[in-house]
Amino acid sequence: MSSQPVEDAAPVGRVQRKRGRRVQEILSTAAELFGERGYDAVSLDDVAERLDVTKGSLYYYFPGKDELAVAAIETLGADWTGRLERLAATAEGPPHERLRALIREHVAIAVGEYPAALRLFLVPSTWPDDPRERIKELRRRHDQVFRGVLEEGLASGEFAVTGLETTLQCMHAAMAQAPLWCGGLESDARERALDELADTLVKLVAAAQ
Amino acid sequence: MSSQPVEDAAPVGRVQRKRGRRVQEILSTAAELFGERGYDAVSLDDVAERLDVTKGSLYYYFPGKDELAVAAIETLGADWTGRLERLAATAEGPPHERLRALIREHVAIAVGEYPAALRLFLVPSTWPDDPRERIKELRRRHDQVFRGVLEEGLASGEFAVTGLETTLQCMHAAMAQAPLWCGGLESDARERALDELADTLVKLVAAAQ
Amino acid sequence: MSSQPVEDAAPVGRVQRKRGRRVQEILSTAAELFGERGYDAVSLDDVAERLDVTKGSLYYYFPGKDELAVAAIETLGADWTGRLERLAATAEGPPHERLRALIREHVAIAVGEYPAALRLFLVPSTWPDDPRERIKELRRRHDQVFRGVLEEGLASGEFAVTGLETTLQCMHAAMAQAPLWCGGLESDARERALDELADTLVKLVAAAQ
Amino acid sequence: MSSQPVEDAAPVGRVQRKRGRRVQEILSTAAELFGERGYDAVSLDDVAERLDVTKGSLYYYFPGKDELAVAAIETLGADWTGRLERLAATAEGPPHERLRALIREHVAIAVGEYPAALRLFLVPSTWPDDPRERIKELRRRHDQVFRGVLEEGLASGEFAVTGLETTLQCMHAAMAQAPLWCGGLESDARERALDELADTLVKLVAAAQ
DNA sequence: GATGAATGAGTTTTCATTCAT
DNA sequence: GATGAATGAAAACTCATTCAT
Repeated sequence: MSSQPVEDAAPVGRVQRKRGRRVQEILSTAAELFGERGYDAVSLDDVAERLDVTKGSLYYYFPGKDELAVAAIETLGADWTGRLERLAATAEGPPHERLRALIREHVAIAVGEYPAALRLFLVPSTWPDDPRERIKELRRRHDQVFRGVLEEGLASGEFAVTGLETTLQCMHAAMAQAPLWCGGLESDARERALDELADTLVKLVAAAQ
Repeated sequence: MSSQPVEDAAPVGRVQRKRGRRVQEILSTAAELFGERGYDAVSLDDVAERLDVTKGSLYYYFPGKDELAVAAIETLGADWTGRLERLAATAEGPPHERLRALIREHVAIAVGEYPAALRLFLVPSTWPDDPRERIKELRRRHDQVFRGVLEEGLASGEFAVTGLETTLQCMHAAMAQAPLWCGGLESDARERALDELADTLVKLVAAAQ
Repeated sequence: MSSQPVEDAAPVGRVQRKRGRRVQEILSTAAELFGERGYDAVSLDDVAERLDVTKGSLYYYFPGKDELAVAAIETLGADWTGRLERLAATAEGPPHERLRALIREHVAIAVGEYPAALRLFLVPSTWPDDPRERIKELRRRHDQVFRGVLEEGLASGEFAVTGLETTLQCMHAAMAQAPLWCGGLESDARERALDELADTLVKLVAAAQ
Repeated sequence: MSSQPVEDAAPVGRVQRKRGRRVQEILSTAAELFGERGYDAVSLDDVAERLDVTKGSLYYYFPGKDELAVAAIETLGADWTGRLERLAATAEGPPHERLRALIREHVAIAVGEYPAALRLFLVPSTWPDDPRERIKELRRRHDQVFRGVLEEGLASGEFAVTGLETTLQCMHAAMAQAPLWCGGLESDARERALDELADTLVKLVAAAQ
């Protein structure tokens, strides 16, 4: 469509990088908004305004609202899951300690960095089909991290659960709500609330003594 | 609106009753839809179509979308909370049994009668101010029922929690998600899933033995 | 985001000017229609159709019907009053001549350029609050011009009135009706009608000889 | 449809009279509202509510909004013109006295009894064709009364005008606006304002002395 | 790359009108 | 006679999408 003569040599030129940066800005802003308000309640005007560009520009980078939403979810998810996976891989100590650490990290990311984006882990129905699938996928990947630790703990006999799936569901559900009641707290109170949440959820896997 | 046997004093004639019935039809349909999809994703055309009337008719009964939503939430909530309250009042046995019964009933109502309306107990933000307040209020009343049983169990030493509020939040969060993973199951599998859920959540209050 | 109908001074680029021109087109069309038929009887579709655009475009420039109406009134008023004020400032001769000139100009503008918009000087009630206030304001400014000449004439003894306010009211009322009976006339007949109107109204201030 | 045995004898029976009374109530209420707000801004619900009946009932008496409006105007007009005609016929004194009396009576009826209905004498365009014609007709009849006195005065040389039509138009226009600036006044102040108005308008026909 | 402008389909809301009872 | 109920057309407003520049 456009014509940049010698362009094949450098596959990632200055221009590409700049484009990449722009895309990232857009995605993180979009993730914020979709996380806060859900799909329907966010208009492209909202996104554009927060970025201080025009709606039209968004269409230069994304073919439509759905695709923007999908990409936003994906980016957010990649970062997020990556950090959890790294934590799961490096954390020391008994499964019970590691589970606690995962829970705290998960919610800390949510509350601190993607305010309200945890919502994405619930409420799938109002989203269009495509984004919805991505959300499920994202959730599966998160699940996987937690499932790993749980299975370890179960294998070693440190954990006991009524049902693995059910336990995972309950954990995720509770974590997804956390920003709603921790979001407004001052940093100290918030830390305490998160500790309490982690302690409470760990009870779900407590082996009867 | 309700039905008190000897009632001739109040001019609740045939007409009034008929209107009442119609309003109820509308409300339960609206509650269904709003519960399923949330506020934004439901248009008055959707509601009207499911009732097989025209949009205009809805305006004969309600002044607007918000008011319809509020009324729907209120009706649904009144029925729901009522049943839980009655159960809490009449249930026998140790707190731990009664809590289990409450959880099962709560989720059973949701899954069976108000498919997906449990969503209302989460996700407040996308709703307009007025309905949002009603939703919060509804949640508070539900909370009250569970809180009562929890406090009893704590007083008697049968329960132990890290934090009462946090525990309640986790319970509600988990219950609110239940329809998403139990909704599709066959009746047998579903029963088992609900049992498992109840057992899992009861662990949240288990006193270390 | 969009819709600053009344432009500020400084950064007026090509784009701004183009926008300004468009806004002016819209405003004058709207002023025409609102003047002709009043607020209720004009739909945005009417305005859009006369401009040969879609309703949606209007919302690109103005946030709503009220705001469009207000802006239209304001623009129309600014032009109109400006011309009267200039005439009042430059007109020569005895007050009686100048009053006559003002009346003729006032009605000529109305009949010729804003067909029927004189209506705006009457009929306050059917308009929403905000536009109504603007209309009153507009009227006050017109009043001021006429009042000035009247006071001069009274001071010099050339005029005599029963009551200043009443006289002004009568004048305005009569002028506002003029398009209704002069509007349809051929240019010659119309000129004569306007002359007659001016002569008739000047009698209101005639000093008894 | 119903069966009242001996009923054919009296063509205007009890029933007819009752109907007549009901129709009168409706008409005067409608006249009030249409006078106050104009055609568009009055809904049949408004009329029905002020009468404390249902919209449906209005359709029992009138085939539609237009017809109701026409009838309302007609009734109001009949009463009004009748009183003016009687006054014109019986008033004593020089034309100038009689004109003054007519003006005062006309405006007094408007301000006192049909608040704001004087509006009907202006602003015809927003009304549907049929009612508009009736309004014009009503106006013509009023005109006739004033025209009569004016012609008398002209014939006797007591009056002098620039143009008869123009003078009549100006008078009506001014009178039609009167409620707007006299309506809010206390009874004393209002009397004085009406006197002033009459005096001012009489100047329109003053013969140069 | 980016923007302003325009569009058209869809949503909420209003209201004159009809009709069975 | 009168009412409650329902309808459908039209109006205000929103917003994802397109496009020329």
